[in-house]
Amino acid sequence: MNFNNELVHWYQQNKRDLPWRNTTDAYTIWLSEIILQQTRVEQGLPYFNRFLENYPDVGSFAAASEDEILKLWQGLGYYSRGRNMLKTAIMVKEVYDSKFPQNYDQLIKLKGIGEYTAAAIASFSSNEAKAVVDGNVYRVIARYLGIAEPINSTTGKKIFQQTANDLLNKKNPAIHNQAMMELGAIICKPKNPACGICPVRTDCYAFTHNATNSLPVKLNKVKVRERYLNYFLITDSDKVLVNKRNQSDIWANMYDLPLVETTSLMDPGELLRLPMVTDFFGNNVEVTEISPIKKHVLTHQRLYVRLIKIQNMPSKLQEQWFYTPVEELKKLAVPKIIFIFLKNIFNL
DNA sequence: AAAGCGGGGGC
DNA sequence: GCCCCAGCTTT
Repeated sequence: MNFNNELVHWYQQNKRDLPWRNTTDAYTIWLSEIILQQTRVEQGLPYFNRFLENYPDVGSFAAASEDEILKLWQGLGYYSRGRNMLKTAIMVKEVYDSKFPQNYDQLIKLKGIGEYTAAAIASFSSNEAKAVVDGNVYRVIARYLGIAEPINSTTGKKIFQQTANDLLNKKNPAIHNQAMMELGAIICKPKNPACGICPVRTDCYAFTHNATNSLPVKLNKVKVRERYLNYFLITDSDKVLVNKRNQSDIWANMYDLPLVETTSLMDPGELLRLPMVTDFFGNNVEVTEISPIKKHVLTHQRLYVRLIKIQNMPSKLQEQWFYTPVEELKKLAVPKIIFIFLKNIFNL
């Protein structure tokens, strides 16, 4: 038997039962694919169910506000996915009369849909012969064929995409694509791959050359930036002073609190004398409570976050600041680390 | 071509 | 602590 037959046979015997595999509806598949970008199935699954429940079709999605989408997305990360989905839903409603496109060339033009996602939606919804290349597929191909080209170089990406196209079973692209990814997820795992039960091990380069640990090759050294986020908790009777974040940083368009950022750890006394702080709150800041510093790790940043409760009211509000009742605070999309703080304070 | 963008889980 | 996860967009 050849690679394709072994692969698909294995898949049909061993696949997980995942909800987005029981449909050919392009909208539903789109929902699942965007949610699963850089996200584990177990983490994305509850979000998929919630989104499908709240927005059963692309028309209802297009009618939502960005605040609503971000709130539902809260905790999942990479929030531009949610913002781009709204743009795409509106586009589909207006340009395609709320019928979600099924072909690659139309899909690739939509916001938040790149090569992988376009190939996934096209093949799963209409069996179009486009090969998906995600993290799983990179791993399977690199190991099976012994390709040492870095998977994140420009030439590497081209080589792997071309190889995936060549390998694709044109008679049944949907199942083939699913099977490639499932093999990567269940058998050909990054660490401790289950080669002993792999259906294609006898022809696998990495298995026969004992090279699973060194494939695939990836050159990526992310440099991590350290940031110190000093948040100020300011209340006015039952209201809290909230900040809407801008476009150009993490957590774009989401909500947090008035913030003074420093590039190093400062003791509170020093912090409160910074011009930035005195400009906001005056020279005599009355502190009633300082939280311990919480460390929050992102892919490219290490955040050290604390909350300083003060009695002062700002002399003038920044444009992006506003007071909101605690009850309304619940409805705002808040980054995970901020949500933890707020939850403890207000029992959200 | 490189940088930026979350949060979680495995080891 | 490091790596990876059904990647894409912006610079």
